Amino acid sequence: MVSSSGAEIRKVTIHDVARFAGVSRQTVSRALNGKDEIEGSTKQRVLDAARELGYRPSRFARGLVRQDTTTIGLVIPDLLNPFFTEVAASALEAARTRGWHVVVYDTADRAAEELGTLQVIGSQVDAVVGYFSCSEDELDRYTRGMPMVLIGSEHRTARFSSIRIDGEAGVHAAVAHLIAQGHTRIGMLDHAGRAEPSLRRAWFLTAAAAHGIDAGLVAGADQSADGGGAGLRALLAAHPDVTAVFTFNDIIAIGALREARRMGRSVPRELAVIGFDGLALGALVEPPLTSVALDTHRLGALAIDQVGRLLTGADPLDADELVVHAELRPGGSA
Amino acid sequence: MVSSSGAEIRKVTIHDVARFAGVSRQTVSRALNGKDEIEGSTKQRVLDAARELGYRPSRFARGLVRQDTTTIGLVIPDLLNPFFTEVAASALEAARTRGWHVVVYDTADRAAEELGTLQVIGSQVDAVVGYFSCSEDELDRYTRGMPMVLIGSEHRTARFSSIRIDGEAGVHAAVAHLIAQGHTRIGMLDHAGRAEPSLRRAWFLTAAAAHGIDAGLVAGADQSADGGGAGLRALLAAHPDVTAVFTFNDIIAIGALREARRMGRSVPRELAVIGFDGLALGALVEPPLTSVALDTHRLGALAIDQVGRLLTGADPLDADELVVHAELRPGGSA
DNA sequence: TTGAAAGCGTTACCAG
DNA sequence: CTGGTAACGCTTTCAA
Repeated sequence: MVSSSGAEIRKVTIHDVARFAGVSRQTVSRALNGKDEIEGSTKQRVLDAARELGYRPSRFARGLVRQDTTTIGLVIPDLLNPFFTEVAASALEAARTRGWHVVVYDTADRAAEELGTLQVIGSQVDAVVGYFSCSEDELDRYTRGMPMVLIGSEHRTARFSSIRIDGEAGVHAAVAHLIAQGHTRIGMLDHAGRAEPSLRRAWFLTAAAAHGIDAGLVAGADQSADGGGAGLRALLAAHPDVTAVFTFNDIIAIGALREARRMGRSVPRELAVIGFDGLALGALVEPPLTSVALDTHRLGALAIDQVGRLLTGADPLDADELVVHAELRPGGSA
Repeated sequence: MVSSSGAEIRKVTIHDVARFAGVSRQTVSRALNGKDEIEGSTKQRVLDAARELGYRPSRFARGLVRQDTTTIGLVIPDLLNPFFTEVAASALEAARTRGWHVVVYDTADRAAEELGTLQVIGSQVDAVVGYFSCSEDELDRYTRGMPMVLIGSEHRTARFSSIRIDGEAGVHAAVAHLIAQGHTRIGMLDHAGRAEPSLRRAWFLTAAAAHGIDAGLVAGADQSADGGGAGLRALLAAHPDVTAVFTFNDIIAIGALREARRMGRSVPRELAVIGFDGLALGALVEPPLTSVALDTHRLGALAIDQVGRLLTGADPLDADELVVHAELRPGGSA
């Protein structure tokens, strides 16, 4: 006979259970929390009463008194982007081993959603890990004092901890690899839609220059497979002699791969493609994607580790430990 | 001069801010919550004090008094599985439009983690949406009285709301399609590792029987691309004359696709493959995957919708509204 | 405009 | 083994 019908207006409190069972509130608390300083029959009576009334302790009241639960906010631009999925998954895993809870916010890559999230997140979590595109000032304004770790933020910042992605050596290796294969006209598909060119592009340009090849063959691409396809088409239209492409990330690379197939250019023979990220996804396409690979697992774990240190007051990792290096991982596309 | 150095032992409370600013606690509250019954200069003084002290309101205390934030727990077996990623993303989106927060738990497909999650989730969220593999009794035991919506649970249950996946018509269409292409030896790669055969297998068997073809050609496969590859190999070893395969899901299908390529069997000419789920991922492989597609977006949104009804006491949707139908979506693999 | 007092629902600390 | 009392940190009346 569970009384769960109807629009349960008032919330059942511990007091109601106590009265119903004919005991005091703290006896109810003892019974529900499995303390042993309670008689068996009393305990049973309380438990029955609680079930009968559909009682569930208020997480707020409980959290208020025993301050022992930690909740992290994880902010990402797009859960459907496999890169962020991988990061999120590893962050969730790292949090789970610590017994922490993670509230996930997907900002849909929109500034408005990001700001909205920043506004409400402060009152929901103890610390924030995330990928933000807004200015540091805005970040600071909405989350003053909250422990915060930025993931893969391309602008280094002193005010917040951030996990830096160092792909310089990896991108150099990628370019060197292409050149060793005889390529001299190497293009890049950078991400479109952001104000400044990416660090990855800078690494690419440096590497190309170091090898004395023309580094101006850059086109923009949306961060999607379709974007990668369109980008490749644009790049080849502008520079028909390009024989190899380095892309901002694997999603774009996979789109380029698909587009190359549609254009009848065989990969890697007629067009070499190297991505960035090293997603698991890259192993599913044909040919398997060669990529400047990141340890996304470490990325998420590191972020959680650092936010934990910030939270507990332990020695935080310093900047040069908060780095994930990328390295060239051969697939079959280059 | 921000005092954020050191191991911040005691938490800064509203009281500290009040004392520091020389006002009372509720004045601090007013200043921080943007109430207008406060003088400008006082407000500024309080705000300064709060920043100086690094004050952040306790979410528990705040939640206790103004009971207005809703938090949903989302439990999934594996965020790296694109199917669950898609569902999670749509659930997050639906929650965001309602201003709800979502705590995500990835149980890593392990029973132990699932139980562990069930044990702690009750004190963290107002309602649960999720994909569970444990028995209903266990579910009930740990979450008694909590609004709960099960996603795609293959055993219908009266005790909990659950979103049903109806792929019967879609699978029939898939089989019919294969038969129309002239296939008569159609195999299936069912998921391995669960006790009972899947509903999808049952649909397949029924469809095969309806067309009068041998329906016994089933092999198991782990829910991964590698599993799909191994499964295909096993299936073809046992039944070399199989010319078409229907799989438990798209991940397995994509693995089978890759394996077929490795075996030198061209798809769809020498081997037709049809998956299940209709993941976005299917469009990235070659040939694009033909699949019995689910509207994963609707799946997540429906779950959130229903849990909202349960939460507010509104009329819950009944079983026949809580269904997502699958339909055959042609790609190029069959 | 500001402050005092009264909760919000729970658990911890002592009495009994 | 059980119950009273006092926090926990905040917001919301209600007076001043």
